[in-house]
Amino acid sequence: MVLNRYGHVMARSMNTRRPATLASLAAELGVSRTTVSNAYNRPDQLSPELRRRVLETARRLGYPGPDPVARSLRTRKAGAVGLLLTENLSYAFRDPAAVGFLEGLSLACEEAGQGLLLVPANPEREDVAAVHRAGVDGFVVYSVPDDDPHLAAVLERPVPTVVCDQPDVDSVDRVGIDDREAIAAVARHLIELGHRRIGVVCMRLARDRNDGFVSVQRQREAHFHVQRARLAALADTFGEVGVQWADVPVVERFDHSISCGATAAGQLLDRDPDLTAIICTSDILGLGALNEARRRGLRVPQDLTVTGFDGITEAERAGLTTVRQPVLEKGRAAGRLLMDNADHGRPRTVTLDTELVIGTTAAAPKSSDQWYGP
Amino acid sequence: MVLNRYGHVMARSMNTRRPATLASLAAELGVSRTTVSNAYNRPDQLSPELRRRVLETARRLGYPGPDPVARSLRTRKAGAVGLLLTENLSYAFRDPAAVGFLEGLSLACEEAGQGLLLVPANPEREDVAAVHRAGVDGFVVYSVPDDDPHLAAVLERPVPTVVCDQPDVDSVDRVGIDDREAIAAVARHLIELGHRRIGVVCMRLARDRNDGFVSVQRQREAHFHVQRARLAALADTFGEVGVQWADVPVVERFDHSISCGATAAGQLLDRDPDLTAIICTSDILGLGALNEARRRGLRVPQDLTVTGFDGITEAERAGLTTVRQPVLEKGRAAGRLLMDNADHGRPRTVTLDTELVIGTTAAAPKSSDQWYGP
DNA sequence: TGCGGAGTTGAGAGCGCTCTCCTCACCCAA
DNA sequence: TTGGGTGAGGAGAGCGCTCTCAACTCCGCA
Repeated sequence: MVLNRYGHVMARSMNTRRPATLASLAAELGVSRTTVSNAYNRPDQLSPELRRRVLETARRLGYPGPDPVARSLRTRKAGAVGLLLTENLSYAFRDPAAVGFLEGLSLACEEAGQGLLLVPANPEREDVAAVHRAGVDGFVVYSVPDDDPHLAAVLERPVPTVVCDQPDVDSVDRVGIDDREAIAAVARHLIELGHRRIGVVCMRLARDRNDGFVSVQRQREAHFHVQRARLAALADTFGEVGVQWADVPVVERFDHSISCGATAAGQLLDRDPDLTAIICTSDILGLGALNEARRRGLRVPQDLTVTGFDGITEAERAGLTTVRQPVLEKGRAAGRLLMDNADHGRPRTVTLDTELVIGTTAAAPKSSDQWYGP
Repeated sequence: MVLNRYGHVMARSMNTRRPATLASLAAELGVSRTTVSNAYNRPDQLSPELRRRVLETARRLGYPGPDPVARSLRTRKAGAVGLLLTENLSYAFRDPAAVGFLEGLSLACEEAGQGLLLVPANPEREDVAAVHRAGVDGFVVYSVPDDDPHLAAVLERPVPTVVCDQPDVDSVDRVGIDDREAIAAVARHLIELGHRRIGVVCMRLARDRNDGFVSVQRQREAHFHVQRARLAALADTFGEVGVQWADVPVVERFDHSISCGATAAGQLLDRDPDLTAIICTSDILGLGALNEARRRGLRVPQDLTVTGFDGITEAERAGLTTVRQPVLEKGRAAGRLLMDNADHGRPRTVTLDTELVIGTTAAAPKSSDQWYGP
């Protein structure tokens, strides 16, 4: 029976090009499957001569080596890390901050010899199947809304997970920065310069599209931790100097692009031409705001102060006043945390440092606008 | 026996947190595995009521749904595409052209609901294991040297493969551009402007590091098709107007960075200060050459003409005269070719268009340098 | 001649799943 | 009553591999 089966397989492998298997190879050689397996995985477990014969026969039969999927099933490890992004996969390659994160993560994967599987998770469709289908040993989740079904699907999988910029997920390792403190530094800087009439441009706050002004309630209920924290910190910091947050216009953009930053800034300036500063929660949006200012003939920083967040190269080049966060380091830390499978008792947290970068886009408001106070 | 086994599994799933399996779920419910499987994969195959019970019990037992690896083994599809790069994985995120390619490829993957697995293939180590370990339904190979062991390992795998910028691989689908014609356009442009004393900066030609001048033989034997083709086309095109290629200095750089472009240009200018033009085989190198020219106080294009290749955003911003190639389209085409598993008889080839971009970095050489001829 | 041990090889048991037949009711037309 | 159509669910057979543990071979040494 066994011989029949192998014979059958053999025949097919010869004729109909059905790929040879470890078993058919073993049959051909007259050795056990174990021996063939060892030839690939534990060369020290068999004589060099036999190993040579095995590998040579493999070449002859076109046996491509042990099937990775079958091996994964048996060994219970896939040799890859899954990455879940909130956006369309392709988007990640368009945002320099995300690219930096990817670079760091891939660095960590490389160190560990692990593959990096980009999981297609379309935020529009609630198609979680891709998460279920992913053959990975762990997940890194990069800045998704806390109510994202993909995130939920990941957490259901019985594999370790690291989330980024998501302190609100329970019992999972996390990597991030102190978003509150980071943007508070920007706020304090602007306050010192004398700004009180500010506007804010922020990224998507939830899964539904809302391109326009944002109520305080929506700010508080934002599903993206990062944005929520930054807005809250701005509210607190400006609140300390008597700025009523409810009066501060905040414009949201679903898409994250320079042109969105421009239109958002335009929306702010249309409503309130007397703004002295626009705070953006990302450099991409900040660059857009700069463009819009230029388009309107506003001089930056004399007529308008603009700030960003992230510290991407393009922002540096533009002289944008911003907060630099170590995006590459963030990716790397996430990867390492995931792959360092010390059986940690409690969830670990890595908080990375940020740095206020004083560029050339922030200055004291024109004296007519300036606020004189205690 | 069967019951015992299931019982055992169940017990562990309850106590030691061993994840439940489809079989243990079936045992718990008193139905067959098939039914549970159907509950997930073919809802129409069982009554809604039973399905509800199954899913509810699954939730109760913490069953995360069918194991993706086991499913892959059985269905013989992994739901992912592997990407092999010549460089360290992380490098791919630093080269805008590669990022564009990745964006396109991920776009195609997304369309098809496939994952994208970045395979860690360190070019230094000859560690092919990662290729063998990759659980994927196909491979995309992006610009690796034709003697790369990783490429060989991919070709041994019994899965479809698409190579990019690699016309020399047999019986495999390919995507690329007409490198000869593309760079010949640059050459003709420079020839028309009057350049005859030119130098070339090219990327890595083989797997061994050779940062410096390149012999004609090494050019001919280059293992990177793209570089080989471009150099050959330059030789031919300039040869047609009487330039002896053997006299044209060509400098190679192993690493692909702006600073490498700068030092390479420096090497050329040190050896031959009378060069009127430096042709670079990539924009990144071209940007470096621009920097070096600036550093030396050479005006571009009055004192020195510089050209690039790729058409990345940064080059456009710098006004670099270059060739635009549709990198995103290339990635997308590669993905589509791979995923469109029409059982094509012969290997298919997609050749994408390129376009000469006239920037501000190329002009006629100063009259003293100019070549007057027939 | 016998025996412990080192070095090799093999048998059997799954890893967790899906797929292809089957079976078994059940029901309605003839 | 009977034949067979229909829909729900099950049995059995692997997918291709690795791992544990036992067995076998050969050698030197007593």
